[in-house]
Amino acid sequence: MATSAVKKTARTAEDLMDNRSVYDPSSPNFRLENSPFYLMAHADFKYHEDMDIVLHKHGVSKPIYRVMTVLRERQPASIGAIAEAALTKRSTISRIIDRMVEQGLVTTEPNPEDNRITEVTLTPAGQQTLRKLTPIVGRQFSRAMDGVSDRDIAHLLRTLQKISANLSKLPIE
Amino acid sequence: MATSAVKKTARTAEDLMDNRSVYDPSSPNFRLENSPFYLMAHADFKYHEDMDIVLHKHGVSKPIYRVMTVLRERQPASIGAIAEAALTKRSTISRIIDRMVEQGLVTTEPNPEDNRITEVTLTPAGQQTLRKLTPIVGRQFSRAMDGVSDRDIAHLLRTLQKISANLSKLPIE
DNA sequence: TAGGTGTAGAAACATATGTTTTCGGCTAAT
DNA sequence: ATTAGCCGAAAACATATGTTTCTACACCTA
Repeated sequence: MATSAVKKTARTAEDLMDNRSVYDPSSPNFRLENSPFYLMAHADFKYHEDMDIVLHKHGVSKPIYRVMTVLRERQPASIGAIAEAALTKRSTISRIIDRMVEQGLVTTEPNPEDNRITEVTLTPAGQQTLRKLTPIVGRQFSRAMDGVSDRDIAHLLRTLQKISANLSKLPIE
Repeated sequence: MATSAVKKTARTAEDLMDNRSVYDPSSPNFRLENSPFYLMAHADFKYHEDMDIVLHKHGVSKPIYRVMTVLRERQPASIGAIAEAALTKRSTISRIIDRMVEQGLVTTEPNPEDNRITEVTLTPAGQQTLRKLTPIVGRQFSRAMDGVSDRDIAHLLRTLQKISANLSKLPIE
């Protein structure tokens, strides 16, 4: 037969405790289903996949929602600052903001101290939309975290923050 | 004042143990830097950001690398199977495979049992390229996981697998 | 065996993102 | 004061992805 038979294609995390090679991508034993970064991408993908459908019914795309999430925290914010926080290129954010202005979700005005900078602010309508979306997102979050204890979530956050910090240092090669 | 003053904008994971609201997106206390899904996206983004630069020097784009990673596990694989595993649409994978054929990384042939299916296989050159890339990716992985114990990684995997499983059930609304 | 239904993949089409260039405004050095 | 250089944003351009449509094939049922 062409495909060599493998007894167990997916092992449980338990099996790995003493077998780092299974999740290290440079090992021949590596399994995609046990790769942290693959699982992150997978979780993130699934998380947004069905949420986007719901958001679209409210005229809000995934990138627009991301921008709103950023703006909820610090407002006003420049295009560049939003781009950095939203992990997207400035030009892309610039256009997204254009659409949001058209939809009446945000307003823009030049920074009085530096005319190059465009400050973006949520309109009352934008805040209203965000409030309407919040419970929907909350339900999706709960769905994702079903059966995951607060201790586990805290642990997850700690590890993810550590990884992010590591990767923010100077890159390889 | 418009924005109510918050003493600490970024709390450590430790603080959250008894304060779920800070990472629940439906809470007003929510902070992006404490959101699991934001952190996943952030880690994934940074992980690939500098790796892509290195890969490009070897003529391999991020999606191409992803496909190769999938093929390393099960070979041959159909376009659809690759698409699903790589979290990408079939049409996109179809075109990526075209490029890979041009580069001599893979070959395609119709499945003898079902003529609709296109089976994709890594060429020796493709496997060679993959081997060359492996240590680079391994270094990046090590960099990301620096200071993270095997126990922590195992815990991370367990949690991520749980979340992925939750999100693979029927969606909300 | 013929016809309906569903699936895999490719082609055509539309959209979104990234890259490069341009423009205006800030800043510092001469 | 003038100019060179830098930076933020937007416009122009190129690329990549997603969506829809089409074709061929498999399978099921009458």
